[in-house]
Amino acid sequence: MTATQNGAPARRGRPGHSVESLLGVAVAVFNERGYEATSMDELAVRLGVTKSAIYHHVPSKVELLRLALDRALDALFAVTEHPAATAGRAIDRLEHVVRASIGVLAAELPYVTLLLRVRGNSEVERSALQRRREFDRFVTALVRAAEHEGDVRPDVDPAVTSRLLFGTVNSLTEWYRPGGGLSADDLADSVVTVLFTGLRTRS
Amino acid sequence: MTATQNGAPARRGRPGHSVESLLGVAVAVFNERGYEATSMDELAVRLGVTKSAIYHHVPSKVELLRLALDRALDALFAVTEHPAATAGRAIDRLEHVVRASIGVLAAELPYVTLLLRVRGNSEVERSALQRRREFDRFVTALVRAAEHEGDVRPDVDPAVTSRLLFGTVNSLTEWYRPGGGLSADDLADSVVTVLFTGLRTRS
DNA sequence: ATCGAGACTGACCGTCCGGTCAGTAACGAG
DNA sequence: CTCGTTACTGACCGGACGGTCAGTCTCGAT
Repeated sequence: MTATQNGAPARRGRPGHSVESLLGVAVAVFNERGYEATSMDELAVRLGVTKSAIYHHVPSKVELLRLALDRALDALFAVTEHPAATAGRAIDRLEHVVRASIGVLAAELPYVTLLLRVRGNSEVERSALQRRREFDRFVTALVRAAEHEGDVRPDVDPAVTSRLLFGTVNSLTEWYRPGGGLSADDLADSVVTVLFTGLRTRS
Repeated sequence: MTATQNGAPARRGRPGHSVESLLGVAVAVFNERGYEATSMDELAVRLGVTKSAIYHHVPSKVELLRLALDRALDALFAVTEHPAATAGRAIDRLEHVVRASIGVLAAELPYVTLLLRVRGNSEVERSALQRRREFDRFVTALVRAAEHEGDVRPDVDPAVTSRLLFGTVNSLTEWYRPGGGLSADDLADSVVTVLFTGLRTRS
């Protein structure tokens, strides 16, 4: 069996964009301009082809969105099945989920960014929102368990705590850029330090 | 001089919507559907008038956006001029700015929400982003000063700290709803507790 | 009753947008 | 070379969108 440089199987016929390369560009433009504000023509220009060529690979604009959102959601849900997220003290599982989520966010930044901006305008967006809420419930349960085990301060409502936690993590998409001198691990250290042990040196 | 119930001066001619009531509905719909995905016809239906009526009050769709963004930005910048934000130990000024920003966020929730979703698609959006960055610089300077005064842990970069701080505060627009049993002050207490003194009860 | 002022309607315009389709170009295999 | 396969083009369609405009309606004031 022959193979191309990147390890993909050799394809017959005229070479061109793959769904993957198309998706990469699409997500980048969606994040720049916003999904609704991006036209298929604009996408085509960025790809160096005509609008029709896109429809050769993908049936609709919203399907492009679905592929992107699924990618982010799959990566996020994979975290909830890590051994370190399912066994041990709840506080440690929580810390692991936070760190691993930041890892996913850094590794799949454009896809996660897009996911966090979805508003529910189509069926695709609504089902993505539903899966996000499922992830939220997982985290909230973790916070609740950690409080039950006495490792988390009891004076803040667990529902509020989990929202603050993932509000902070999610807000990273607004400014964090990999390759800018701050590694994902260092970033995770900073986030965990601030959220788990606080900013102040004295009260 | 005659006056209406709400204290506004009596106007001549046929009564109808004011720019203010129009703006309120517009911002609500912009937040639901997204600015780009909202059509003027949709806005008109929600107002109970025709599209043309909107153009009687406002020259364009983007002008509606500008009015909304300015409202949020003006409220936010007012915070930076509070006495408690300009005098005293930096850590205390920082805490005040965080608390006051949460107050603004709660009081002007729809406007602040819209502001935080702007992506820079028009000149109006770009200048709003620029004013936001100005606010960010104010906060970063505060964190830097607090670290200089020895009140903030030195092992996290001030630029990162300030982004985490306001990432957390800004993420509140994603879930906080006034009147849901959690007051803005209680919310501010929770945020300040988690961020400034940390989540853990023991290390 | 009249009049001026402000609020609003309904028909319309040019443009852009998502999507379609019939045909064509560029490859690998034989 | 031929043939099947895949990638792509260019012209086109119907609908929606932001915005315009000439006229109409409904008030308060006099």
